[in-house]
Amino acid sequence: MRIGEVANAAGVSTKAVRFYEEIDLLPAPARSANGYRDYHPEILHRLGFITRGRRAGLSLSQVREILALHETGQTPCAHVRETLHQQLADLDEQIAALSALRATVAQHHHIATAGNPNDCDPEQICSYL
Amino acid sequence: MRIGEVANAAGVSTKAVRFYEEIDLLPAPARSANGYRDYHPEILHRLGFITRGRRAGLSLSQVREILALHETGQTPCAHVRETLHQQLADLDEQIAALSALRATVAQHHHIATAGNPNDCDPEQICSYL
DNA sequence: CTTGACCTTCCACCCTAGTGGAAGGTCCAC
DNA sequence: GTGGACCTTCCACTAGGGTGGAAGGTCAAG
Repeated sequence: MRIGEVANAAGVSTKAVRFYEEIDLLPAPARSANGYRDYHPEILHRLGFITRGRRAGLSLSQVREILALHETGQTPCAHVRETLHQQLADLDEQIAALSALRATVAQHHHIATAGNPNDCDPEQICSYL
Repeated sequence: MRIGEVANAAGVSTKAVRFYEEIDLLPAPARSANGYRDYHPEILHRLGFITRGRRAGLSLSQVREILALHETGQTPCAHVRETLHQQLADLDEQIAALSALRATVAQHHHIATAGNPNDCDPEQICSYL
């Protein structure tokens, strides 16, 4: 299979496929006589795993770790569980940080909505902030 | 005032002050005979506004918009209200997206925790994703 | 024979908010 | 005259996940 077919079947761009190869998420494929990448259809399993992992919120380096484990012949299940667990914790942290920021912004917004523009001290540029 | 004094008084690095100048958040200051930046103390109001805006969760480009309005002699209050409002909406969107992602990850994690590794289909790399 | 759809490589760029460091100039005190 | 604390400019780099484009090769159809 040529790169275009593979990319199309996997629902990604050819650029992305080459990029994945470059960062060692995909093995370098065989080459046809003309120099074109010549993929074994099995690559679709791997590419499919990458896109599923991405959709599941994993970063490419997390995906790479799991694939690396898989390459050693190990069943990566335990590592996947751990990765997902870590991912949940990270997400909770991010959500908490954004929620805190939202509270700060909401407070400023509340003051700005309630305030009288004439209270503005030009020296401060804006008394709301 | 030299850049070090200004940076110190504002609680930012000298690097940050030069960076703000470079991206037009701060006007280019006068120069002393030796080529050193020579700031009027008034710059501290502007720098203070920038840091307050940052702490309030605004991006530097949002701060720049407000400063630009201020430069035209307008009271930027209305724009600030609008910016904060937009910022709230953006934050809500980000939080919603992260929460949705968290739900997806939680579901995968749940399945991975409940499942039996022996169910793994090696062709799929990992049945949990 | 040419057009167009593929493919190749490589380099640059997006974004944010700066930071790190090199190479060199300036000033003050000891 | 020298050490150290400043200052100057410029260039590169950070992370993530790619995308855009240039310059060129290959292949089949019309």
